[in-house]
Amino acid sequence: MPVTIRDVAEAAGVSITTVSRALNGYADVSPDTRKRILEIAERLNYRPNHVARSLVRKRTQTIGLLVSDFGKSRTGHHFMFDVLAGVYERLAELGYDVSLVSTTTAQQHLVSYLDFCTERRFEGVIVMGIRVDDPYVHEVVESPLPSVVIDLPLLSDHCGYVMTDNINGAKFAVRHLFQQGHRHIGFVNGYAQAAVSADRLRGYKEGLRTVGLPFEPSLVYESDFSLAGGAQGFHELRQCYPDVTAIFFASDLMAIGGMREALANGLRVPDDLAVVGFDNIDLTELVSPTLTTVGQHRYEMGVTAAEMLIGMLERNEPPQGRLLAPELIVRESG
Amino acid sequence: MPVTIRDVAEAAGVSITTVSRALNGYADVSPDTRKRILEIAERLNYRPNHVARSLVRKRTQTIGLLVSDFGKSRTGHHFMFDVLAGVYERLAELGYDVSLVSTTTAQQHLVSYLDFCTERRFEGVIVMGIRVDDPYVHEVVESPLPSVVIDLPLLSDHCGYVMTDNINGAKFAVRHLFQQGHRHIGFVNGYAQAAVSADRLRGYKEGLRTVGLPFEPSLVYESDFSLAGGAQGFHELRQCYPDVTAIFFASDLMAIGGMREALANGLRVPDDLAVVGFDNIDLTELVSPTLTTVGQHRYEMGVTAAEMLIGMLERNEPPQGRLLAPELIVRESG
DNA sequence: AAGGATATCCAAAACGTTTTGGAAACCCCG
DNA sequence: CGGGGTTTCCAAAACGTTTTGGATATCCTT
Repeated sequence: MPVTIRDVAEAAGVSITTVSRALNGYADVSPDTRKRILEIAERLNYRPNHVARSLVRKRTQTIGLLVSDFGKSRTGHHFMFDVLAGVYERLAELGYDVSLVSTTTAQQHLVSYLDFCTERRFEGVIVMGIRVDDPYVHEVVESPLPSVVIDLPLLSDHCGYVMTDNINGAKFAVRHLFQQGHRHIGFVNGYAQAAVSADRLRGYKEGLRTVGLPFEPSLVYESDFSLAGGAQGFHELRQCYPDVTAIFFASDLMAIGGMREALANGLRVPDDLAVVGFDNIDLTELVSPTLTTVGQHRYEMGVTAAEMLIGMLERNEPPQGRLLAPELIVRESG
Repeated sequence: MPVTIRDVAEAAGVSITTVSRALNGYADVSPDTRKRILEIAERLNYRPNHVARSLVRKRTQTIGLLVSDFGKSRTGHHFMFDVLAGVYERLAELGYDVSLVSTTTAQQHLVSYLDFCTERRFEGVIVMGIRVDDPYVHEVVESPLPSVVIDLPLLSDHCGYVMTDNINGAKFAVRHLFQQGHRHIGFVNGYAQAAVSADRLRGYKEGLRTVGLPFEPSLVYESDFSLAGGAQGFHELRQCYPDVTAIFFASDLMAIGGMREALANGLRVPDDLAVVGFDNIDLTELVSPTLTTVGQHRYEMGVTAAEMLIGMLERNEPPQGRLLAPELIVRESG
């Protein structure tokens, strides 16, 4: 039904070769024939078939965007959406299409994610929302399909990653609290399975060392990134270590949970307890007091991942592990 | 480089026809040859080329997900992400791939969104985040490419839509506030360009009529969906109409803005001023007091849109305008 | 005028599948 | 044993492009 290159060729009285070359801007077609062909193509409303082109060129110019679990992932909406936007926009600029893939889908089709991508001839994959203990991790790392993982330090011959420099982020937070005069700084971490947790703990420790404070194990509580977990973290820390005057939470949600609990217990924030979070979610500006936090550049992460992947594909650049600088955003809470 | 059906055929000593038919479960291949072919395909790790298949079948099994403006859309993250998840998951279940398209991309490629989709031979499109005054609207409605629009009542031969029943949502809110004893109920609407605004205003009016309250124009303020806009709405309404004891906001963000302003001015919520929002964003449970709101079933919207589109494609069902029932979620604020 | 370069065009192969229209081979039945 | 049916297979066409390897015509140059 749709008009093909053959239709254009016949209407113009030339071969399809010539039409193809005219349309693609090759040199060996005379100015008038080119003009005539362009006009006719326009008049017939000809649109080249991307599928046929992909087949013969052996290039789909499509990359897969693998999201670990679309339906499930309630938390991290903001994070994912921004990264996704960054990935998409940059890839589009670079002339690539992006197709969505979810691990759940691949599973229900009884085909590995890699096979899924292979069948569609994706040229590369960007992976997000995956966790350290995810069985897909192996597949991603070992697969010959070029990939870039977001927020997980996976590096191999065909797999790079980009994530926020969580160590420095945590250090920023600690240093800031120290500069505000705090000498007993607690830390409520997320769950250990998250790749970022180890880094943030390490940054916390290094931050203390940098400013000359001792590391006190009882000042660290391992929680779960949730609102309730933050509240609980606050309580545990206050109980084990009543002198604490500042708490650094490994997520904004926990920080808000902790802060609310502190306020409910009659503490003033930041006067009695300073609070710093991590992520810079929208919510940080809407709570009261507004939340000081360590911001991640989410859109940038997506852009960076896209650029790294295309670099690997088009310029054969080696995959890297790229750390994006976090940003301390000082607001009212500490 | 990758192994083709020809490789499998040669290894099995049969024609490619037979391999194709064996792999696709046709009847006219003997049990042993089929078994042998499957084994060999497995051993060679053969993956059928989706592109070639699409070309010959003239079916890409791919639908485009058109998001009006990826980079820009800061507001509506939650909304978009949930809808997107619903669309994706359902389409995946139904055996379709989904490819992302942004209006900005199409523009920068100097090709209309329709041409973009045509070149890629998308079988249909789901459109979201588009506004009434968007120039793309015409293209979408008039295009022969089957489409389903989310949150905009666009109906034509090839274009259906699905949105929340905003009229009833607003009516629910008004009725609820009336039942709580309020007799002077204000309304802060979003900007007029949003398709939902007219409906919510209409629902507000109908709600008043239903419970027997008079419509008072000075009790309506047109704002912009933002936090600050909500605060301003609160002020305007209080000023023009001091008796107001309840305000219904056309978005949660505005409701929270208004509520904060009310609290800051010494009012108690809900005692002095009851507040109801719209959307049921995550934030509603985190503010204090928690926000009563009209919830939209975002994931469901995506699922419904996906199903309608596939119905149009596969069963030739006519496009419809489908309204999803909203849900009143009563919390502390009113 | 011959020879070479250049400009313009095209036929055919290729990409990796599916599908169409048989062709063999075998079986069963009268 | 002949004829119809069934089973199992395959060659070739088709899908809509790009690209390769010329072919023809035109234009210079000497």
